[in-house]
Amino acid sequence: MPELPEVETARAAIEAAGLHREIADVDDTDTFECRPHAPGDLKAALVGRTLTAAHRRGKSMWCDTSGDGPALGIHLGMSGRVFITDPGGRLTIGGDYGGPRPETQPDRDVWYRFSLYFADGGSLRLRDKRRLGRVRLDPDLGDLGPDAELVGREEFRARVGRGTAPLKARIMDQSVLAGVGNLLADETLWRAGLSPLRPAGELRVDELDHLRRELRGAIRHAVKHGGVHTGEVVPHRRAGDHCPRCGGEMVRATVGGRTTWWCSAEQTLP
DNA sequence: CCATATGTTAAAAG
DNA sequence: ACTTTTAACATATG
Repeated sequence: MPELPEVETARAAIEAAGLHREIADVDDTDTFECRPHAPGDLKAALVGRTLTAAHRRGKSMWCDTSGDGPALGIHLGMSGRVFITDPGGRLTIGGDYGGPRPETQPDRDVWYRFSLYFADGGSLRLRDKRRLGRVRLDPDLGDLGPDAELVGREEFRARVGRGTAPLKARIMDQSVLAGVGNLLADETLWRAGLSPLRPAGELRVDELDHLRRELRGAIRHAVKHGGVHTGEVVPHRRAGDHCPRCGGEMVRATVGGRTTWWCSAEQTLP
């Protein structure tokens, strides 16, 4: 689920409820989630410290730690969610902050791939069903482009408006822009009325500026309403469905390696 | 059993 | 050398 809006919600949750609590124990035994660290590496680095700030760029989060400790990097992957409990063990924030449908299956302990246990009795845990998320010390964010919500007009033009790759692949390339995932890309291109298949380098400047505006609008809407699945066109990404604006047929193809849906009437090639 | 899934990335291809 | 595409990753669900 997590794209930029969901990650921002998780970051805000950590900022609101996870900072300045002494870390008493750490479960870092999931060697895939914590790769390339060995079990115990994160524990040794974090016990006795507190998280002091929560940051985000695109879909990547990291927390500063006290006493000049290493940063704690968290990536939610395809299915990660952050859960934070109070000293009484009650869920205070996080968890069910997004998703296309409510959970029907009972919670399973094995889905919790990484945990901080605070000295006050509460915890901060990462639940990740698909296990494609990751936790690491001092994450390298050097290959990430600017955050998709913060990128300026000139930089957006220069970064997005080049290359022969299809436009959708371009805006989902995390080294070009950080934060756009599959659903946010479809939503943004639909709002902008642009075909996902357009070669990125062939966009006009006015089209790029409009795209950036719609991207920011889509992000703001998703953050405010609880996730990318609250987008206008996202619920219509289904066979036989129609564009909620014009009634045109929604069409599907694989673009940039991902299932892509767009309006056959409005998002056409020039 | 089959298809699909909100992400990343190494490897292959161009 | 740089850009683009594909496959694999680990797991759940309809």
